Amino acid sequence: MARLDLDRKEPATGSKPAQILAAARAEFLRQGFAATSMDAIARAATVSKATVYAHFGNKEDLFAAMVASNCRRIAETLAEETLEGLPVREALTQIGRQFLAFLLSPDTQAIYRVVVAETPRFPDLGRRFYAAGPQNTRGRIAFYLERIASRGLIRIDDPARATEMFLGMVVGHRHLRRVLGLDAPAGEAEMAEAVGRAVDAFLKVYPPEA
Amino acid sequence: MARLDLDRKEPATGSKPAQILAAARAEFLRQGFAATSMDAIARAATVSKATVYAHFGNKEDLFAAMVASNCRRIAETLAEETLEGLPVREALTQIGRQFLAFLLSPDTQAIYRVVVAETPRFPDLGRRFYAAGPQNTRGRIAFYLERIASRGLIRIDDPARATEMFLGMVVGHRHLRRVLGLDAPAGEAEMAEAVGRAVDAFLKVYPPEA
DNA sequence: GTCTATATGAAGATAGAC
DNA sequence: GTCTATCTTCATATAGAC
Repeated sequence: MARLDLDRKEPATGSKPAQILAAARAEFLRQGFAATSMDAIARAATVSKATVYAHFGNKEDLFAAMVASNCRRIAETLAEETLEGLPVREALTQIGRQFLAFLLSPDTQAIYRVVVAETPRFPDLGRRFYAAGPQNTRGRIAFYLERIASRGLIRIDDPARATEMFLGMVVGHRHLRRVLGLDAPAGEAEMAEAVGRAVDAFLKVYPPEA
Repeated sequence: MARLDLDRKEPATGSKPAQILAAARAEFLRQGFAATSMDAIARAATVSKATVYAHFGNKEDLFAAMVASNCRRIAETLAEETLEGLPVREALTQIGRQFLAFLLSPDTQAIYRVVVAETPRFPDLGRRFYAAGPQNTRGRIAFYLERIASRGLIRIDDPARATEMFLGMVVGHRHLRRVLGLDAPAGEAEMAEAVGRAVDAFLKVYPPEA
């Protein structure tokens, strides 16, 4: 039960289902699954509890629908970027900044928190989230690295592993600190500096061709 | 409320409090905070619910006591290693393997999961956990890097940042995949290979002195 | 489809005997 | 300190009218 239906259409904006989904999103991300009551969701959606049940069956299905809706958002957010024209160093810097900003944003953090907490109970959840979010992103970055490698701009034997290493260097322990509530939301300047260091290091490990 | 009392003594093994703590640990780590009932804990500890309340007051305090007990364990686990005699490459490899094995172990994963989920409700939890676990480990590694740098074996300007970068390269996305339930428990051979790559990369970024 | 009102059950916490 | 039995609250889910 409660598989994630990623293909289901997004309800029309303004409709009752959309209201309910938005309210569910807000409540689940703020409180987690167990601590969120259907009463609270109905109240936040300015709808009766019976209406919530009419549309989404039960609490688990509503939760799954909310996460699926979120995964669709994530997939849409990652639009194709125009990295082709940029020098390699600039392109990597841009990738690193976008990735880090996305990863550390309050929304991403909240979703991550809930998915991590509920994965044991919703076995599908982790897999689907990974596929729609991180795997998608990593695939795009690996594809970019593959292109510049094949154009002879840089020496990269295994683009997937290179991507992993690059992102590992960019993120460091920032994600952990953020998720444990140790760091303030953003830190624009500090983020730029961290990305700069990671790019420098990456270009030492995978040197550009002369 | 429910601050973490790390200084409280560990109850004598075999005593009722110890039984309760062990049962609470098992249940909370398996189910999370909200989904675990005091009934279940009492049953698992083969004790009445009233006894649980007599010793730990309420559910939140019991949870805090369980996490505190776990943090003490973690701190004890990280014994001083004898890295001094080893060549730098060997020492880094050993550090990387120990760290990765620890990070990906089922116990660590379970604790991480619960702490991440409950940090918004227990503001102290994330900070204390970070201090007792990750920060402790990172501090030790940074200290090692500082020592070999001061002995002229390697060029490292900022040991803390170097540690962060090293661990970032070692971990990559393994932790994320594991926490989302995508990878099997261990993978001894694959882990060794990942560490090997990270050490190679690290020694390109921070070259050993000739 | 949407509401109000309610059944049902679970879980946190306690009273009172031993 | 430890137990059995119970109180109380609250959340999931549904019945039935409109």
